[in-house]
Amino acid sequence: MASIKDVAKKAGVAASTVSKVLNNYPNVSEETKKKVEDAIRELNFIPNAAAAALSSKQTGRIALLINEKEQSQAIDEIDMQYLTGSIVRAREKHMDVQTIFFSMLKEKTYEDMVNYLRAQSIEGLVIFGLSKNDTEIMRLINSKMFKCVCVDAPVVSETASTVWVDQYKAQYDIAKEMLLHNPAKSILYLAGKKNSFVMEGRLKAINDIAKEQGITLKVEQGDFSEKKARKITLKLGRKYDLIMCASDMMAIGAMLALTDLDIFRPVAGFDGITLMGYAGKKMTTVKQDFKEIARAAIDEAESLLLGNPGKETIMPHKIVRIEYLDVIH
Amino acid sequence: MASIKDVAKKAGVAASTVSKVLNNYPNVSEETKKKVEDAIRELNFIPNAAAAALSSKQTGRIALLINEKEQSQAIDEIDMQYLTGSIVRAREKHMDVQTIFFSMLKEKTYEDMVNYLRAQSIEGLVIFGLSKNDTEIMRLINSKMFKCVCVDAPVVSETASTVWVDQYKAQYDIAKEMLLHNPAKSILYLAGKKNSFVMEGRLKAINDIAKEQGITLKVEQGDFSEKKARKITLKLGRKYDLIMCASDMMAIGAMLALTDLDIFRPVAGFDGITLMGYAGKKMTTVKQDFKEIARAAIDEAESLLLGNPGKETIMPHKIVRIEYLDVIH
DNA sequence: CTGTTAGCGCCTTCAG
DNA sequence: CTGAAGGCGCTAACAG
Repeated sequence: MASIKDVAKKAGVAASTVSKVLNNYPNVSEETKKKVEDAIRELNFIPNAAAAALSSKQTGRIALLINEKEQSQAIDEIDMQYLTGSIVRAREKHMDVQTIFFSMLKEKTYEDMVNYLRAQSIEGLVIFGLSKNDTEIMRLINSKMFKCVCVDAPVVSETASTVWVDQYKAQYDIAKEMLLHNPAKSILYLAGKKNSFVMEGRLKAINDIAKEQGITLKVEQGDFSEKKARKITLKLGRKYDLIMCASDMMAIGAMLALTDLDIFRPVAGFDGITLMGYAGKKMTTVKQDFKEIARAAIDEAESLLLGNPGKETIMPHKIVRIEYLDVIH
Repeated sequence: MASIKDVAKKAGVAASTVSKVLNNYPNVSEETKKKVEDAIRELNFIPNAAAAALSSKQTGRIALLINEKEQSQAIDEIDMQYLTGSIVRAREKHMDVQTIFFSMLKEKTYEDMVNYLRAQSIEGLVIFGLSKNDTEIMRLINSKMFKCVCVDAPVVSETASTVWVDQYKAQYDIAKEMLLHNPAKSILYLAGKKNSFVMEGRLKAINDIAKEQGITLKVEQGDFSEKKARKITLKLGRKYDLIMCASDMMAIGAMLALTDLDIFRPVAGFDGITLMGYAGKKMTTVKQDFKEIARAAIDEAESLLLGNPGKETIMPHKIVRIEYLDVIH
């Protein structure tokens, strides 16, 4: 377990010089740099991150806050994409990442959270699936004690950034696509949770397009879950030409209800999870690239840690049509 | 950001004494202990983990090695359960956890892995979904440089433990249950990947029960994926009374094929993922509690770090029947 | 451009 | 049972 001193000795320089090449300081001659690098290689030296963090007071450590949706019977593809995307990206950037689930924070006050995060020497947060109800986390973000990147929540400040797709445009695009392929007089729209940040743009979009095209629109309050969607569709599905949902899980619930009712209606979801392919035929959805979103979030976190101000990043989306029971690629 | 010194000053003792109460050393009087604890509370003091690790040379840090199964179109419920289970449990035990995906290790040699892990001050590994093909990881385990807990792989040594369900018994149990409810003369068994550790016991079990009950058994080589299972079933499903699979994903593939063929056969899976409920009716599966398995793995990792020798832990399983399109609870 | 000097916050002997 | 002293491995001024 070689240390920086061993490297210094071997290279015939001072420990601080080794530190300088390790951290890409400008003032090191090519010659000594090479000597040091050779020594590092020969000794198979690996810097001790704990010591570096202790000394520099900078850990470069961020936490991933994942809101596992227990109540919506979710198939966990989205969270998993978020996780692999961010962890792999963080590794590429040599950032240290800590995964935290919302369930671990339940009942915790703002103060508890700060303590916990500080104990872990965490400097930044990437938050997935924040809703307006998460007041303690909102306090955390507003306190500016940590750099925060919020995915799917429009929180921008000096220390906070947002990464998400254009919710209005996505909902508008898919509605247009649906109406193009399925001329209709009425739409049943199953909305997600009331305090979800993503719903604002989506509701505006669906209202706008209904108005533009003179279509009857019925909006029902759902909660993103398959169960609730199934129930609502069972009750109202018969009366509308088209069913559009705020999540793929809801679309699946709607499909199951339509099967129960033994009728057919075109169904649209939102997300583009693989499971949609197993749920039924002739479905349409908005496909988001969650892995890419996560990578962008990590990039943004790094930027914030570097001292840049927060900003908004809009990620692209696609409209996908599934013709028959199969997998989305 | 109070330090141990501040606490010492406030409590009127030396820093080393504070350290002793922090780490539950025996030789501290109740009285001073109390004084110190009060000071800690008042100052809202949190020990700096990096400093402690640096000083004690013990990080208590373990890595979770997750084998995300990209090729089997997996719905990621299992991995997610593993992750939440282990991370929450590790938090309860104040252990530090690092998540690593197999994909990050691809192409990496044993030496690279050691370097990477050492750079992260990792002392122990919990490995999910190891197969016999992962030779470099096997070398890592055998090197005894890290304490290892393998989930679903029978690797037991001084520094390695195993946590899994009894594969033989589980497969035997579900086969028996299937035959009880569906008297049959022949079974089509869709096996998983050849080099999977879990298949050994399962294949033995299915062979044994077929022999015992005088049933024709046809074993086909699958790969745990829905796709392959669908293909095989399309070709052979018609000829057998029962279809049993080595994973739920395969069972879903088999169901889809049966739908294509427009025939009915009882289908059995293995795992107990939620998605099974969306795939069809009258399915049977082995339900494993992945979250509980992960918790047990963390407990075992802690035990290894404490210096205990490796051992095998067998987790319970259940047989579950799904009657109609719905969610498994 | 390089080396010296001081810590970062904590743990761990070792005296007392 | 308690405190003083030294050091873990690295970084960050500051001299030179």
